[in-house]
Formats: sequence, structure tokens, C-alpha cells
Amino acid sequence: MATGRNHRPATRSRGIPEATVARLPLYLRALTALSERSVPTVSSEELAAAAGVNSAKLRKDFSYLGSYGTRGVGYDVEYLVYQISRELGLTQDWPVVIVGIGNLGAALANYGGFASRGFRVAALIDADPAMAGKPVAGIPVQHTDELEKIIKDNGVSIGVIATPAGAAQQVSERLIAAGVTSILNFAPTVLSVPEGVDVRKVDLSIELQILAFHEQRKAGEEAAASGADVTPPPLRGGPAANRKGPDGDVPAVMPA
Amino acid sequence: MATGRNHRPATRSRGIPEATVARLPLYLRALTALSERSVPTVSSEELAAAAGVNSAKLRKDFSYLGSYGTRGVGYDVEYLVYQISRELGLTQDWPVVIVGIGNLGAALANYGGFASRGFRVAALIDADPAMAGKPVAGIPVQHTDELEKIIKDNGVSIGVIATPAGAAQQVSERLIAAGVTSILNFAPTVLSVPEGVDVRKVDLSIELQILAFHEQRKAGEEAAASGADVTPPPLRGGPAANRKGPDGDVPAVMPA
DNA sequence: TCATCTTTGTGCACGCGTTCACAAAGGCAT
DNA sequence: ATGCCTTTGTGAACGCGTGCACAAAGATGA
Ligand SMILES: NC(=O)c1ccc[n+]([C@@H]2O[C@H](COP(=O)([O-])OP(=O)(O)OC[C@H]3O[C@@H](n4cnc5c(N)ncnc54)[C@H](O)[C@@H]3O)[C@@H](O)[C@H]2O)c1
Ligand SMILES: NC(=O)c1ccc[n+]([C@@H]2O[C@H](COP(=O)([O-])OP(=O)(O)OC[C@H]3O[C@@H](n4cnc5c(N)ncnc54)[C@H](O)[C@@H]3O)[C@@H](O)[C@H]2O)c1
Repeated sequence: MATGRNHRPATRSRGIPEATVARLPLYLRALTALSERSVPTVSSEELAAAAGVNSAKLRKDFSYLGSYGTRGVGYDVEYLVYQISRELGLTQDWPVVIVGIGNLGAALANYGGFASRGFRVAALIDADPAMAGKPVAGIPVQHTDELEKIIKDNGVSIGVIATPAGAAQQVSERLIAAGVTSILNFAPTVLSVPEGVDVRKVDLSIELQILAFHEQRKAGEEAAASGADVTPPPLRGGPAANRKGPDGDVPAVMPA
Repeated sequence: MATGRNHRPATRSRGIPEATVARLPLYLRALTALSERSVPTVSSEELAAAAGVNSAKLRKDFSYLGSYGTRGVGYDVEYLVYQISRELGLTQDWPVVIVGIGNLGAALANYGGFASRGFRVAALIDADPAMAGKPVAGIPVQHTDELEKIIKDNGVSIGVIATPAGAAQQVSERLIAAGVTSILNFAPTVLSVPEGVDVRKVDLSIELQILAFHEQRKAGEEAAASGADVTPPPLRGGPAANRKGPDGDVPAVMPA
């Protein structure tokens, strides 16, 4: 579940809110772009616009990292890039393994965005013996038998799962037993992991379904305005009341 | 153009909290699995476990949909599947276009999870003339010149962007101008869209960076125990210690 | 019919995250 | 130096989401 409740009593000073942590990569990306254009400083307003967030939120986020800005001027781009990188742990190189080299796994392996940010594909692992040795994105695929050895030899602590859903739980258990403590899961399954292991999931179906919900709502409101009724009849406690909010919005954070 | 800098009183769809909407697909998946095993009813406790959430949260979520449970018994699986599907708008078929048929786009096109849930790949679109006509996942790729026509002819309202980051904003503008009102963006860019358009993004780099942050913190706490400072731990380290973590499960995708 | 037992539905309290609004800080020109 | 102007950093208010705890609902069996 989400960032828990009564966790640890100490280390409040280092306690950067989870929501802030999730935005740091966004700021970092915007700052990197500015850095490449040799822009020396940015105001919270400009940077917030580039990152697509509220400027007050950005300032508060940065306040958790310390006071790196200069009033009346803004933030020093290079310095901030460094500070955020350090905070995110990107000043070191993180070896990552990808398990399940099918359509998606291969695409991930080919993705250049890994190396560009301190991540290095240490190994590609698949259960299919026919794939063993075959190079994907220049890296030879290794068999799952080697999984534990690979993890340990390379000191891998982050694993990416791109296997079919049915295999994901088992794969996660092997990864964790071998030393992995962070998993990015692309398989549409709820992984059950011990405490201390972080799991983040990327689920295409869920995203589409959320979009579909909003699409339907938009269509419903539209139809409601013209008197038509598109949605099926509610069976119970029918809330004939349709909200026709002025919203046009969007966001929604998804919890676990 | 219009960067939405207007704040809305938050999206109150139809009274269903956004956080709940984001969990409905999760429940639906668990329920579908039960349905396939011909399980007639489930308690909130069981279903919550299967979906990886708190049972009280699940009950509260369902309460927004109406009272579909029976006290002392639980929920009727089939009925609930229907209700949630209807709520999410999955009783109708949503045509979807994928723009940018590279590594990732091709993987998405090959993904079976689309059709299984009311989504249909209406077209694959790419700017590379060399790809035009080539079939990917059984569907011929069409050139971007056709984009507007494709969207309109098929009544597409949901678009998936898998182009390089540099092209994403422009592609989104064309999609929106042609009638798309929901976008799932895989490109690492902040899309600026007019009000009324929903954007959800999936960003691998961000997910990995968030995981890296937690990894670093875990390593830091470990080191702290041995007298080190709480700041930048030089090297990632050692043995994956299984201590208390922040959480066991986290979200992955974020709103636009 | 009535008692018992299970499980729902929800009132309530709490904490996190967001946003507003503004005082203080600092640069810069005079 | 002094005053002006810009922008930060944050106190405070507010709303959303979460989870506890329990009364009410309803099934089941005697
Ligand atoms: N392709 C997509 O766009 C997409 C989108 C969203 C989610 N997903 C999910 O990602 C996963 C992979 O999708 P895909 O399209 O690449 O599937 P795929 O069938 O093309 O690839 C799966 C790969 O995993 C390997 N594998 C199977 N069991 C394994 C095991 N126990 N250990 C190691 N490797 C194993 C298979 O040999 C195969 O190479 C699936 O769970 C899918 O639902 C895919
Ligand atoms: N591959 C991954 O695993 C992965 C992971 C995360 C994010 N991404 C992002 O997804 C996007 C696609 O990644 P990829 O690896 O598939 O890249 P790719 O280069 O393999 O594919 C990009 C495709 O988009 C097409 N394209 C370019 N401009 C276009 C335009 N204006 N209109 C239509 N099509 C256009 C290209 O012809 C190409 O076929 C990138 O933004 C990447 O950063 C990819």
C-alpha cells in the first residue's frame, strides 16, 4: 500500500514526501534540457511551467531538499541538476536486469533512456532456451537458470519484470531471494513481496481503462446536455442526477 | 498553446473519487479471474487481498457505485464484473490508434491485453514512409499524412503516443485537432493540452529514478547504523538488507 | 419465528498533499 | 547607502484519501 502510516519515528529531516520524490525526475528532466541550452538560472515559475506543475508546489518540493534558490533571481540550473541527481541517487550507476525478453522486454532493452540517466542494463534474462545467447540490443540473452548468479555477481538491486503475468510472481520471488530490493513490474499482476522491497507497476490496460472512464463521462455529459441518455439504466438506487461539471481536467494519482 | 494553468475544483466525475476510479480496473481484473474459476461470490476481505488493497478501502470504493453487496455473504462476482465494466465504460468498444511504431509501438501493437478489455487497435501510424503498408501485428502501418482521416473515419477518441519525445507535442496537437480527447503518452515529455483532454503518461525513466531514490535511502539507513553520515552514500552496496521499508507497493503512473 | 453469526456500508478522525498568499531576502540601480 | 523590484521560502487553510471501528443488514439454522 501507499507510503505507510506510522512508520519510523526518526529521520524526519530526511523525510522527503513521496509525492515530491515522484516529481523530482520531472524537474530533473526540465533542468537537464535547460542545462543543454546553457541557461544559467531559472525562476520557479519558468521551471514549473516546463515541468507542468504549480510553481508553489515546485518551491515547496525544493524546500525539502534545502534552500538552493536565490531570492529575486531563481535557481542555478547546474547546481540544482547536481542536487537533484544526488538526491535521487543518480550520481552512481545502477545495474538493472530485465527478465522476460519478449516484445516488451526487447523494446525496453533497446530503449536508450536507460543509460542516459545512470541506469545500465546489466543483463537480459529469459526462460526460453532458444533465446539463450541471442543478442538483443547488443546484449546476449541469458537463461533464467543463471538468474541468481547474475544478480549476485553484478550487485543488481533493481529488476524489471516483463514476463507473462503467470510467471511474474515467481520471477519476483527469485529476484528478491537473490538480492533485488526494487522491482518495476510490467506484468498485469499484483505482486506479493516482503517488506522492504519496493514494487512499482506499469499497467497499460489500467491506464486505458481509466481513460475510458473519463471518455464515457465526457460523452455522458454531452448527451445529458441534449437530453439523450446513453448510459444503461441503473438498477438500483438510480442516481438519475448527472453531474455536468465544468471540469475539463484531468489528474489523478493512483495509489496502490 | 493553452497551457492549463487554471485550477479546477478537482475532478469530481460523477461523485466517484479519482483514486477509486484508478482502482476499479484492479478489482475488475481480480473479479474476472474469479469469474473464470466460476466462483459465485467473494467477500471484501478476499477480493481486497487479491487486488492488493485494504478491505475497508475496497468496500468504500464499491459504496460509490452503489450497494451491490449482500451482508453476511459478500459480493456476487458476475454482477460486480458487469457493474464495474459498465462504470468504466468497457461495455462498449473503444477504438485506439497508436502513433509511432518503433520498438515500443510495435510491442504495444502486439500486446494482447488490448482486445481483451474492450479496446481495439483501429490503426497504427508512423511518420516513416518506409513503414507505410508494412504489417505489424497483422495491421498495416499507415502514414501520418492519413492521421486526421483515420481518427475521423473510425471515431477514435483515445490515442497512444509512442514517438520520440521531440515529436510528441506536435503529434498530440494533431490527434486532438482531429478529435482525440484522451491520450496515453509514452514519450518522456510534458504534453501541453487544452482543457477537456485527458493525458496520462507512462515513463520508464521516472519509475526507475523513483526506485533508485528508495534504493539509495535503504543503503543509507544501513550505513547510518554503522556510524556513517546520512548524506551521500558513495557506493551502492552491499547485501540487500531486509529491513523495514517504506512501503511494499507503489503506484507507477502519474497524471499529466 | 427467533437467535446467532458473518459481512457490509459508513461515520469519523487523521495525515498527506496542494494551493494561496505574503513576509523576508537578495540583487540592482541610483 | 538606500530604495525598488523580483522571487523565494513557508505558514496556514483546505480538501482528498485512508483506515478504524462498529452498527445495521441479512443469511442461516434451530
Ligand atoms: N507488449 C506490451 O506492450 C505490453 C503492454 C503492457 C503489458 N505487457 C505485459 O508485459 C509482459 C510481457 O509482454 P510481451 O508482449 O513482451 O510478452 P511476450 O510473450 O512477447 O514475452 C514474454 C517473454 O517472457 C519469457 N518468459 C516466460 N516465462 C518466463 C520466466 N518464468 N522467466 C523468464 N522469462 C520468461 C518468454 O520466453 C517471453 O520471451 C506481459 O505480462 C504483458 O501482459 C505488455
Ligand atoms: N522502448 C522503450 O522501452 C521505451 C520505454 C520508455 C519510453 N519510451 C519512449 O517511447 C518512445 C518510443 O520509443 P521507441 O523505443 O519505440 O523509439 P523508436 O525510435 O524505436 O520508435 C519511434 C517511432 O516513431 C516514429 N515517428 C517519429 N516521428 C514521428 C511522428 N512525428 N509521427 C509519427 N511517428 C513518428 C519513428 O518513425 C519510429 O518508428 C520514445 O519517446 C521513448 O523515449 C520507450
